[in-house]
Amino acid sequence: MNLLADLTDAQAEAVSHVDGPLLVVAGPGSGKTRVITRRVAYLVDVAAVAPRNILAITFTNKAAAEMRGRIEQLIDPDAGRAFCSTFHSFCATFLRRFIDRIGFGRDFVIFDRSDSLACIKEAMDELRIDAQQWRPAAFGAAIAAWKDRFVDPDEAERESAGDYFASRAAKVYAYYLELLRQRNGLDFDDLLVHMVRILKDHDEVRETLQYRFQYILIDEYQDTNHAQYLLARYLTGVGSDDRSLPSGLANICVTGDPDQSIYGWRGADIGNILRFEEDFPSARVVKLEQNYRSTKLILAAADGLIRHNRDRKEKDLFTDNVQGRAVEVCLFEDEYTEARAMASRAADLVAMGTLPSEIAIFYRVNALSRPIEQALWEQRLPYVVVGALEFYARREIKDILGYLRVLANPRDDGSVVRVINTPTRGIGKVTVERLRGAARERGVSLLEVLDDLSDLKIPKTARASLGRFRGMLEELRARKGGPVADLVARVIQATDYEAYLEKCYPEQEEHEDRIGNVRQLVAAARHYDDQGAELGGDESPGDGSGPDAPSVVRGGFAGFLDYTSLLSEQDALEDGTEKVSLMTLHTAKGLEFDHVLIAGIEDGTLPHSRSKDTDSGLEEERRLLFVGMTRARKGLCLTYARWRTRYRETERRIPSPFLAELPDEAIKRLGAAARVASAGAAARAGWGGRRAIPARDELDQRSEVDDDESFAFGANSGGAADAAESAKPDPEPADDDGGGLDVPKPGERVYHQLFGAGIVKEISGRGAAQRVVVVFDTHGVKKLVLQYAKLARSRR
DNA sequence: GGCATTTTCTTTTTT
DNA sequence: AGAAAATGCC
Repeated sequence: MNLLADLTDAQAEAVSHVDGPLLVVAGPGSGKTRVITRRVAYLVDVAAVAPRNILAITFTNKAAAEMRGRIEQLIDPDAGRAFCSTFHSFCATFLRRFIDRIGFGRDFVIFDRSDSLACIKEAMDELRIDAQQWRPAAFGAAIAAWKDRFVDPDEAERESAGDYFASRAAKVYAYYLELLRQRNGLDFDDLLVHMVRILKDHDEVRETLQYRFQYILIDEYQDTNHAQYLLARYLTGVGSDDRSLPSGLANICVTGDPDQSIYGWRGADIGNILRFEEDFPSARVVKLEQNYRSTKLILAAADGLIRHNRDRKEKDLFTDNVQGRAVEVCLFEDEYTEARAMASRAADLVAMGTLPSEIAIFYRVNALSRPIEQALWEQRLPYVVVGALEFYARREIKDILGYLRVLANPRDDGSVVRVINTPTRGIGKVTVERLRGAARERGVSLLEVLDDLSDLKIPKTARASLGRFRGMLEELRARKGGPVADLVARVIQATDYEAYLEKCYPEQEEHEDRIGNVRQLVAAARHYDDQGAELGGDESPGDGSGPDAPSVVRGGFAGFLDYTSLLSEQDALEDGTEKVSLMTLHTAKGLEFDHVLIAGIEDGTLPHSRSKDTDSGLEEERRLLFVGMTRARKGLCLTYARWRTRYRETERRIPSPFLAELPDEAIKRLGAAARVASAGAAARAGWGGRRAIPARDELDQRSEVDDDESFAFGANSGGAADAAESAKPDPEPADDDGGGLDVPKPGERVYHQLFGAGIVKEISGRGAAQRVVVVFDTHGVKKLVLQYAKLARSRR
């Protein structure tokens, strides 16, 4: 196939670029993913690059898997595979091979945020720092910032002289590093930082990887941090963080959009993309400004917003797509009316043929999801909250994984403490403290103390329990080589964990739920056994890594542990299930949906009060809204409320200043928002304007100007008339709308809640995607998804 | 050492 | 409001 045939000039230029640095500045919906995958195929097919010499870095594992799949469709699978992964998975994979160079064991475990927070707390206790006075998370943030800048504790200490908090943090930092090293643990930052260190100091490793990865692609480059930037430079063979070195030959292609940089708060440096041309002086730059995703009005609204950022490279976004409907801006009384309106809007869309999976609801902070979930539940709409309570962060899952971690890495004292009395087996705080004391005295790990308890003061019963615990680990260890699923199942069985859950959670629903989670973990492990390589970084053992390729690299349960630790929020989003998606604006990055609803566009929420006081913070918040808005293909609605309950108090909310920045011609204010804004200038002044004449289009839309909740959400396909009716369902459907009709035939006469009577014209698709085309008497022809259409068989 | 009760804190955003 | 942690009692 001709890889350039159906591309625009700009896209083709990016795809056919082979050697030397390339920057693709890609606006939202500009076909970036397509360009990247095509370019990989082009490198292989036209430039004869072996796939295994290509490294593609994406932001999430899901994106990596998707890219892998798409590349495979374009190139001959026998040619080998490109290495697609996230920065973190990439590092985990190669650290399993090379980390012994810096004194860690290759059986290291990855500490997730709660693990590393626990270590920080331990350090604080040890240093007698009051956890009431400073939150461990505050120290965590300071430590992460130091790590990203490669500042060691000594320097940190020097840097923070005079600053009481910072100097305490530097102390904690030193102790924390010590703990990690003792326990052979790496936190998320360490994965990057240690990999960079090795690349920098160990020529043979750097050369191995440079030789292996001759072409490097990095997506979402605007969100890379300093460590990731250095990693990229070392891999491309530039070989130093000295920006003055020649770098014209680096085969590095980065794609991104400065306007979508939203991770500054965790160290991402938008400067990486802005300075790319300086870093790689001979870089070619391609701009993709045509949008293929959104309607003209959605794009106009988003573009109008982002133009308010001052620190920005100008871009001219445009689209040949249809005009579409105006972006709706809706005000509600409180979060409950807001949530109910969103849910009923979603229900209307579904009733009119939109698949639930094509609807998404975004918000700035997770806490806003609750009332929305409630409302969706009341509407009987299936939904999924992406990333809220991460599966692998649940207590029961962490307990079981704790055993695995102890087996993988006997020095992981944190996990030992976690599991030593879980389920309870009579080993209490005092005994654990004794063990700890002994471990410190002897300078060994907790598990090693277990081997020799003779001179410890421990009550007989506890001593016996410790013996049994040790015996159990012994028995489990014997199964290390087998399938991960068997091992997980054995842990559950040996600990009688399900019975323990029943005891802990007397409420039937809850313990059944948690038992279900535990069983799901076994299923996940089984899945991993079957295709572990697909899930992880896909570096199978013995693929040229030399005769000493350790078997722990992949396929073992260490690989399973890495996989569970490095999942991203988006990875939980499975395709193919028909559910409305709820997620934070950050999680929404890189996704797209037909219809997007964004809640809580209020001052202090978006922009968030913690970010709005600096220019850069405020601009990042604006970009965040820009990212959210540009996820929408056909319909976009922004909502806000007058009152919102936080903690326990209901407080008055002020509209986000961003709302006033949206171009009038692209938006339509509905409900109370129209009244508030009707004087135009009043909108800009916030609440200043006296309530005035309802806007005309609002009256046109609805027969009765009522309160907020009934605001007229029309479907994308229909006209204004649809919307008017959606507020008031017909009180007399022919049949109960229990679950709708599941087997209509062409010619059959049916009744629809919103559209009234009609005749089925044709049926297409099968299963959940089955659609019917109905010719309605009064509403014309509509294509509906049968499962959700609430069609009833008409009486005649 | 285990369990129930009280107190405190939560709300940025996440690999 | 609801969870997690700290306290206190058996």
